Amino acid sequence: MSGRALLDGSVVAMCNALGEETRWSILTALGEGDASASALARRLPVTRQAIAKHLAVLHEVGLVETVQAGREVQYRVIGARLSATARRLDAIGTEWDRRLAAIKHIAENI
Amino acid sequence: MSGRALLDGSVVAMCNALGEETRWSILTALGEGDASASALARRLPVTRQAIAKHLAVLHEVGLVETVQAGREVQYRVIGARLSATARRLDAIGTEWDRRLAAIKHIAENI
DNA sequence: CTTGACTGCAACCACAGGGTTGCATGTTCT
DNA sequence: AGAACATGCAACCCTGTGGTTGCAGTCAAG
Repeated sequence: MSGRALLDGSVVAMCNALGEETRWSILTALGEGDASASALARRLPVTRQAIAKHLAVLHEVGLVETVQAGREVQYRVIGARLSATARRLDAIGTEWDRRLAAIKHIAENI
Repeated sequence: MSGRALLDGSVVAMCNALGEETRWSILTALGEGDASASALARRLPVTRQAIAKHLAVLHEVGLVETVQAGREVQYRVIGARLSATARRLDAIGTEWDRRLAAIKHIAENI
């Protein structure tokens, strides 16, 4: 299902979302408290529509969630989501080094 | 200095490098052992030149290092580098959740 | 009811960048 | 020396996408 895909999102999609300056500006801004697209547009040097697009991307990978607050839509950052993928990356990196060390070890014992 | 910048590389540059499918193909291939650009081009469905560009990007953020092996240039993935940024991401995510929880706590006690 | 503010959709522009082909230049091996 | 393979550089194409402007719809407040 797509619901699972949303939460499980591939690491590359997540990294792609994180590989953009403006998106980090938005995320760090949200890190100080929930905010709507318009509110973010006021404190960042980009248009509201641009922000909306970025929020859509971030929402797609599950880095933010929406909270209806009256007539406006507030966005909340989900730190746990970032931490989760971070742990996956850490595991991957560790695995690489472990495997290459093993190869090196084998090569030395010939 | 730029030397420090290379090793310290911004998180966004790192994520940008990791936000690309082909680059992950290269990295996972390198995870199974060092390889040259030509060797990678043989087992991946892209040109050697494309691979070379990707390797340049990965090298710039410090995810791979070069090892001169005879006439060819072998590339080695640096898992520790990935793990390091992963831990930084983890810390950021944790900090977000911590701060937002604090805000929520304050709001409730009014 | 009207005004102001927030949202959403669509068209559009401009640049970055992933991918290719082509060529020139080494470097190992026979 | 010559063949075969590896690298490096440059020009080029084309899609993706960050950003903009413009407009229409909605909802709260005066």
